[in-house]
Amino acid sequence: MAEATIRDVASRAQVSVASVSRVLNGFEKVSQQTRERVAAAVAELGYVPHAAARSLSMARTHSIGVVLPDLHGEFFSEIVRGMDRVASERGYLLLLASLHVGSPLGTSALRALRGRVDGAMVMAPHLGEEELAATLPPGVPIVLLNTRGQEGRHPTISLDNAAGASAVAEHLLALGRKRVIHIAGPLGNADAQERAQAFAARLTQCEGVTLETVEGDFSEQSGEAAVATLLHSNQPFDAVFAANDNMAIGALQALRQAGRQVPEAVAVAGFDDIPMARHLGLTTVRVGIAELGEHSLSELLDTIEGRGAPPASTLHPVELVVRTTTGQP
Amino acid sequence: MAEATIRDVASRAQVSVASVSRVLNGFEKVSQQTRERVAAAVAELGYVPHAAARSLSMARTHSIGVVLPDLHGEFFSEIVRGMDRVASERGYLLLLASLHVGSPLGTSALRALRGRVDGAMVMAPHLGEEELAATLPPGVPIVLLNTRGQEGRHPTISLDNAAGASAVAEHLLALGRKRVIHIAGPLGNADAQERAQAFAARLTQCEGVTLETVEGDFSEQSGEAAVATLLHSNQPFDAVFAANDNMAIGALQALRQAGRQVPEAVAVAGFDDIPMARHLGLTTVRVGIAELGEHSLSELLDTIEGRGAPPASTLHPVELVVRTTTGQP
DNA sequence: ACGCAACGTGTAACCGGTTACATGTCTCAA
DNA sequence: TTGAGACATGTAACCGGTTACACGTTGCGT
Repeated sequence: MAEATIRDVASRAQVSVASVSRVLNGFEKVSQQTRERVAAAVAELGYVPHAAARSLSMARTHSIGVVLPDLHGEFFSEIVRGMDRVASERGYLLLLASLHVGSPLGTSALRALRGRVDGAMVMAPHLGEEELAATLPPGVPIVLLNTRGQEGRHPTISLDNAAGASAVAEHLLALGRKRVIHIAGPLGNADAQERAQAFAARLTQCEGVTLETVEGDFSEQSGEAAVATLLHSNQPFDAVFAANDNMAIGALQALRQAGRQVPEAVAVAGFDDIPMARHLGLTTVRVGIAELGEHSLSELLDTIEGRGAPPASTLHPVELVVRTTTGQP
Repeated sequence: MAEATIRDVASRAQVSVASVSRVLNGFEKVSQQTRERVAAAVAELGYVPHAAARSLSMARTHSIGVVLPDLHGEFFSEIVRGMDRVASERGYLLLLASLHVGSPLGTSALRALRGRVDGAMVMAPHLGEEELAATLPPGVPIVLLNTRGQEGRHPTISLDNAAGASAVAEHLLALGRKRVIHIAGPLGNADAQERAQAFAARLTQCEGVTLETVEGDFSEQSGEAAVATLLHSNQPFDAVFAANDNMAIGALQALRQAGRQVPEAVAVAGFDDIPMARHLGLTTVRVGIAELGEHSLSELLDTIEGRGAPPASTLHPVELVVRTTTGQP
């Protein structure tokens, strides 16, 4: 037995398909009798409207594409949680499309969004300007997250990486640290670059403070490896700032394994404030990831629903959170 | 300028829409010339096929609905990560629909899946049998996760909760613990029930061992509150088994705050093995959450694509992981 | 030279909804 | 009595793809 269609419902209720559609969509001008007959037929047949058909004729899907890079753990779940809150509140579903770094299939998935979503949130801090412009689907409203180079074309929401990184620098200087290590994110990543740059800018203003930057890939493992290498080379250092919490956590493990006291011998700070940071007492930069997701999706839905165009580009504020890895043990 | 349609491409390439469709879908019997003209027209117009239209005529969406309860943090991201791996590998997108506990809108979201997805993964351990049967959309292939009462109707994949809980019981007994607390999950939750039941079954076989069970709601906070209450009432205990890691982590915090030594004074164990458990040294039951997601989605895709029907019901194995909260400090 | 098959292509129906417009009925004022 | 207007309802076109079927060419064997 195939699924019931609106015509089945119409013939069963002895009315036209137009009337059925009107009843289902809460249209005003329908008689009480028609309304009841349709309701009865719908219940008897267990009828559910077919979303694809509706989308086609209404040019509306009530879905939003969420395009994210391979995200590590908690950042991912937090941002999706925030988006899900506003999506379900406003009657949308989220279509997840992860953009596997370096995979050509990933970018084609982006184009496949046409006719599937009413708009998309795209986070692609690792893509270059031209590369990105080429893969964005035409005709779909888009809000970009932490993605550089499209500010003129699409509304863009970014973290205030510079403010966060300089706050950390300030904090480490106030603690009197002199030999500082920065574990940066991947080279092509815009967030990573901004953090590294602002951090370096603040530190090099000070006499007698050295900074060395090494590259990681945002994974815990890469943070651990970076610190292990440094320890192995016998280079002295008394502070580590990792470009995200995952790498900071890796760094903590390497230090603990080597028996270095945190924060006495080495102060450690991260970026993001993922939930785990609180448990480990990690000093970090609080981003409010879920709020970032909420805020950006709200903005996208507003433009889709025509409630005024959003500003071209906004900065999401961040805040330094001092915990035990730089304070009291 | 509106979006180009297949008819625009056809007229530009001076062929019929059928030919365009054949070229785009890699159909064999097309002349070289036609192929080239279509390719040129597609490129010039920046044409991208409209997914809703294609879905409607093919009765195929290449999307999978993922229906999850309000999940706490890492469990959520892990299971989605696993599903995303197989989805993107096999050319599907994931449509996220979170089932907010107690929200009537949530269940309607489930019906809205018709025409939007080719199948759905549903995880609803908090729903009763009839309630569930009423909200499941008809005519959509479904695999259930950790959800009881539909085994005859839909393939169901569940965790081996009993094995995990009795392994923990065994372990605590081997350590010589005598006064045991179990922080259970919510009453209506099937996983929670199975864990509590198996745990109790093993412990009550032993003379001289007492067990008290208190109820939590799977949140970290509820675990913390439960232990705080127990400490406050001066009731003695030397072991806590929480029905998930989140609550176990809350319990650890309450114990630390009260100055109780873990594991000397109180041994603590959880369930799930979320990534944070490793960092905190938490003894727990490893579930392989991402693998669970991979495995269940593969099974769903197999049935959708007709590669043999899956068994009615399978158990996902689990494994005890002993760390410092029950072993050496 | 003829018939037939294989092949490439085009026409139009179809998927399941929405909705502009036409139609029929009823009420009420002139 | 008649005509206008309000209202409920039905008919059919449309959204943008896919595909069954019909059609015209070409090449082959006899």
